[in-house]
Order: sequence, then C-alpha cells, then structure tokens
Amino acid sequence: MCAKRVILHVDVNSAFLSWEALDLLEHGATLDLRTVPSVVGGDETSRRGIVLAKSTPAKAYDIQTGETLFSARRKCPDLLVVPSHYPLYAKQSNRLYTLLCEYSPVIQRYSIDECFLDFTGMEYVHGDAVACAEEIRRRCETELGFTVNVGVGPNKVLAKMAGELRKPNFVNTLFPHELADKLWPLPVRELFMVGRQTERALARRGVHTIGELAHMDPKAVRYDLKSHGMLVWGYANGMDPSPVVPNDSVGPKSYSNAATLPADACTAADAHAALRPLCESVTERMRRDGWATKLLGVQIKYADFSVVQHQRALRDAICDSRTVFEHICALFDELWDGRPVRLLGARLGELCQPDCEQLTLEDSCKQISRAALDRVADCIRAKYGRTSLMPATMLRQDFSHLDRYAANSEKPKTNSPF
DNA sequence: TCTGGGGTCCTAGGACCC
DNA sequence: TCTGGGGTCCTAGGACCC
Repeated sequence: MCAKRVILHVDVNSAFLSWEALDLLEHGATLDLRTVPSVVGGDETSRRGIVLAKSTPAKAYDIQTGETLFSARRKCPDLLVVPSHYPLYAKQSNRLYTLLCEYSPVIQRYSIDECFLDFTGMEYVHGDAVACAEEIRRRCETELGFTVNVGVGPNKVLAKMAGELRKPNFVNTLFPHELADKLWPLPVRELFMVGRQTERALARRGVHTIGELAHMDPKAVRYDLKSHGMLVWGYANGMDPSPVVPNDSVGPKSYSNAATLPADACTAADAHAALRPLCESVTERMRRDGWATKLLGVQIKYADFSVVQHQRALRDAICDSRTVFEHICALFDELWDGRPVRLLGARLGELCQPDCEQLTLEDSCKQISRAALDRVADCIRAKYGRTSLMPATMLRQDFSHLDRYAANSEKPKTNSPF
C-alpha cells in the first residue's frame, strides 16, 4: 500500500529584509531592521526604485512589495530603505537548504526563499510531519537566525496555501477536511495562480471567494478561463497532482537578462551599447552551466511602459557572446520603432548541448575561435572578478544592471527566478 | 505609477504542407 | 483557383509566480 502523501512548504518570512537585518546585526548594527518600518529597495537613481521586501512593521503602513519607494515613503515618511545584496541572499538560501536536507531527500527549491519537501514515508524516520515541521521552524529561528513559515498538506498547493494562513513564524496545516474552514472563506485572489486578470474574470461571474470558485460548474470555468481555469478550480478544491521535483533533475528552459536603463536609449547605437553587457553576462551564465542556444529573443520596454518582443530560431546552436550580441542587435533593429527605450532584455532559449552544434564550414572557424576566447575570458573573470576583462566598448559603462548571479557569486539552483 | 528582473506556461494567429 | 480541412511549426503576447 502506498504511504499517504505529505508535503511540507518552507517559506522565509520577509526573506530579503530578514537576511539584510541579520547581516547588519552580524556586522555590529544595534538596530534590527525587522523591528522597525523598513524595506529592501531598488536603486532610485537608476529608475529601479521599488519595494523588494518589507518588514512586518512596514506592512502595518500598507506598504506593498512592488510599489515605488516614492509611494512607500508617502505612506511612512520615516521608512528605512536599504539596498539589496543578492549574493548574501543566495548564501542564506543555501544555509536553509542544507538544514532542510536533513529532513527529506526530495526537495524542490521553488525560489530563493521557498522550498517544497516531499515528506511521504519520512514519518518512519523523523516521526509525525507536523511535529517535524515545528522542529524545522524552531531550528531556523535558533540556528539560522531568521524565521520561516512551514505549511503541511497532502500536496504542494495545499502545503503552500497552508503556509500563508498565519505569519510570521508559524506552522500551519491544510488537509482536505480543513478546506471549508481555512481555505474557502479567503478572497479568490489569495489562491495560488489567481492573478489580477483571473480575479477580474471570476468577479464577472460573481465569484469572489475561493469557496465560490470551488463550487463553480467546471464547464463554466473552462469556458471562461480555458485550461488555466481548470488549474485554479482544481486548486480551490484542494487538488494538485504535481510532484516535488528536485532541481538537479530538470534543466533550465531559458536564460535571460534585462535591465531598466539609467536613461532612455534614443538611438540604435545607444541601445546596442546597452545590449552588449546584457548579452555578455547572460551568455556567460548559460555557458557556465554547460549549454548552447538555438533561440534568441530581444525585449523592448518603451518609455510608455508598453512591451514588445521579437525572437528568432537559429539553424545552428551558439554559445559565444559576440555572436549572440550580433544576433540580438539585428533582432533589436527589426523590432524597434524609433521611440525612446526604457528597458532592454536578451533571452536565450531552446537550450542544447554545445557539442551538438552543427556549424557550417564558413562559420565554424569564426565561432570556434570566439568560443575558445570566451572560455579563456570566463576563467579570467572567475578568478579576478566580473569586470576584470571586458570588451573595450563596455569601458566607462555602468554595470549595476549586470546579472545578479554573474561570475563569482554563489548561485542557488532553483526552478525559477533568482 | 516616480511602475524590477528572472523565470514558466498557454493561446492565438499565420505560414506551410498534404 | 474566386480553394476545404487538418496537422504542425513558429512567433508574439500575455498571465502568473517569486
């Protein structure tokens, strides 16, 4: 007989802010950021001034993640704003992961501050799942110095929703017999995968709570919202068959790097210059993980915030920065309508092994020598730092928009983002 | 809105083929 | 061809997550 599935979801409370607070305390600060209205924010001078994470006291001022620092300060004039440090977050994320490895061999790092553990059958080793979740919560607080929420459920979505019920520093359960009490009264927007558009579409049907969605006729949901509707209808009814997938068992689908420019680019030359470091860093990251790409894409966000993208499949896989850059510039030129550009992005998809590259005779010499050059450059940057070697055209440029996990930094392996 | 960046997945529509 | 219908592939756009 199969053991009953038990999934744990571990989520760091105000992750970036907690980790900044911890780091400051370790370096002699006397104030704990977590005890005052504070946020981790992007750099306003380069037009990235948004709230990335907030303290519990900041939440009391209705400060939201993603809102501008300008707006956050208006709500709380004494707000403390600290900049972000991604290598630090990666390090703390790894500490958490190491601790969790003691409790299950099947762990999925869902993001830099969230993990799913498949606890099925582990009761025989570690005892009751809820008691174990409590132990994890306590050990994070005492041994790691930051608090987490642990959700316990029969599948991933219920474990994750359980984690949201009471915060911070709590263990919550969400099993099928608890749905009506704990899940169904909540606003439908709080359900995983129900965003603003789905919320609007459901509101047109008079559906405002998770329970109302759960009790909808699935045919009506499918009619309105297609397959995505069936997904969230299943979630509302506590159904989620998806397995906990350890990250080393699945490769990435794509790599991308985008940056809001310190000032709008108004000429093709300006845009090309901004694309160069983006292409360099994203290609280097892909190469470091041992991939080549057969699909290149460029993204433009205009000054009015409208977004367009353009992509092209390549006949041959490539992995050298210069060739990527040339293709991306060509794609940009085809896409750009001449208006001022706020953000530029480059994306590498259709990943494959570099050794299956099918080069034509004419291209092969050029690309092989470029690839060899890149490999040497990668080694030098790994040893002496990100900016120790760069194309001359990138001298005097601002590098604050380079990959957060480019060379040398400690990168956590996750399915998504970070 | 003084509105980031890195991902995944889905859908619609057009090109092309039989 | 004043062209049907189904299948596949490709691209653009959008929704959602953290």
